[in-house]
Amino acid sequence: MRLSNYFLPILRDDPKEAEIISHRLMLRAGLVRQSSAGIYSWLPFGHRVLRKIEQIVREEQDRAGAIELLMPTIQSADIWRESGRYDDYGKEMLRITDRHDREMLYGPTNEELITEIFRDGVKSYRELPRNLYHIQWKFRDEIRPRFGVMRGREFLMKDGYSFDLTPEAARHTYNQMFVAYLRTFERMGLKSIPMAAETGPIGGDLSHEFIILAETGESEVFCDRDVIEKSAPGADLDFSSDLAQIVSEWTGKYATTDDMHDAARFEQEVPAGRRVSARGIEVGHIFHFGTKYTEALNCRVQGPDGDLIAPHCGSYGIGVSRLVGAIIEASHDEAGIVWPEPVAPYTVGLLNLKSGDDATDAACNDLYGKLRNAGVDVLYDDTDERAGAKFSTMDLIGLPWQVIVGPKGLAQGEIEVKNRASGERSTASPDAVLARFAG
RNA sequence: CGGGGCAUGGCGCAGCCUGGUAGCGCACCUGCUUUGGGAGCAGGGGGUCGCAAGUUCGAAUCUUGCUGCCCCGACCA
Repeated sequence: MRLSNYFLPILRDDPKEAEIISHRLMLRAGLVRQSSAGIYSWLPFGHRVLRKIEQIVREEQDRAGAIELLMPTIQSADIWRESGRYDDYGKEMLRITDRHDREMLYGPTNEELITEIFRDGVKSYRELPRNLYHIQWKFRDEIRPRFGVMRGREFLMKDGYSFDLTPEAARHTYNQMFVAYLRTFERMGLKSIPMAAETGPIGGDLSHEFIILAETGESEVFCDRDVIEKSAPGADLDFSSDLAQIVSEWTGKYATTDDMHDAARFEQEVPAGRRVSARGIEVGHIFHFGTKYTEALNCRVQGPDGDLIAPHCGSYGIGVSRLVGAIIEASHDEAGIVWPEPVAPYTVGLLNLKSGDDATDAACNDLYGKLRNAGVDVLYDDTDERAGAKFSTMDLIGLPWQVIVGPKGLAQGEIEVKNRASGERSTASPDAVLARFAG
């Protein structure tokens, strides 16, 4: 994309309403614009990031055996009455009345709807287990939205729902999602830590929040450094195999949010040198809730001996739009955003330091065309801004690689490559640079 | 919902106390000079001062009501 043809409204100054760093940078770098409290428009740059995150989530869900569908944003109040949550949910639920005075709502979550769909479509135990997910906008009318996209009212979420015949089978599905989440966040360049979470009335240990560490995180977290240093299983993992071993390796170490924190146990279980007390952002949450909704909504499958059985369920969320903010919180510096390459809106920023100069124009056009042909996502700053302004803009928007073409270097047959994260620079011929990215 | 604050051009702000025809920086447009870390000079465009009512000869400024947004708290993917 040529910057001269693009829509990337950069702000030089911090908008005063934005308090935390990710919110400021998202506004300044032209990712989003606030539409009203907690509701944002995603500008082209932000939209690209959102799509990249979504795609990674999708690939890892599919790999783990989950199946994608798409449910609507607007739901009928009826099924929420059936489950009993219509009155329980309170003011967080945005209620809407249609022209026929039917009560509708903008879905804050989808347990009821998926259970209804599953109930109507599956009658036999032979069709279990199934794990269905979608990536859809949700609305929760938070009392006080804040932190930009991190606690918006409208947000994009991956929510998955699993149906198993037995609690043991449900546990396996839970483990599949547990491992899928580890892989998902790791692929985004994030260090995620599964932490024991409140399980509610169900009890047991089948609820985990996935937290990423960031100074501006909303909650205080405590963990064993060993957990931070672990890495997720590789892509070759067989998700149908028993994953209990992997899960227990992760859950065996101390890791909790402050509401579950037990200082005495922390000090007893974790050697002083490995105790980490930090702030974190919740980007995912998985839990098992058994037959709560299948029973309430009369969802039954027929078992091998003819009995009707309410499937055991779990649900698994990932805050897709929140992740955009969370990634920035975890990856930025004084100059701006530092995108991890897998989620960067473009991989390479090509800077023409002297637009209008025949030599740099020709070199940039040539390189731009070849990079594009090689399938590299490249944003070409072909505007007639001065060099300094281009550097600042490129640092602000945080593309992982900057390819810098100026008249001086070009006279020596060289252009420069800068790594945004490390600041490391090297020079090479245009062909060598092309080979590096296109190779 | 309790407490605090803000609302003046795209962004950041001054002006308000003490009413008199709206200003600054950045951004934007034109020209010239410049050109490897947010250039200089000159000229220019853009604002029903959040909305409504009131006071007044006259309201961005004073009064009342409303709305929106932000921050702290309780609550949350």
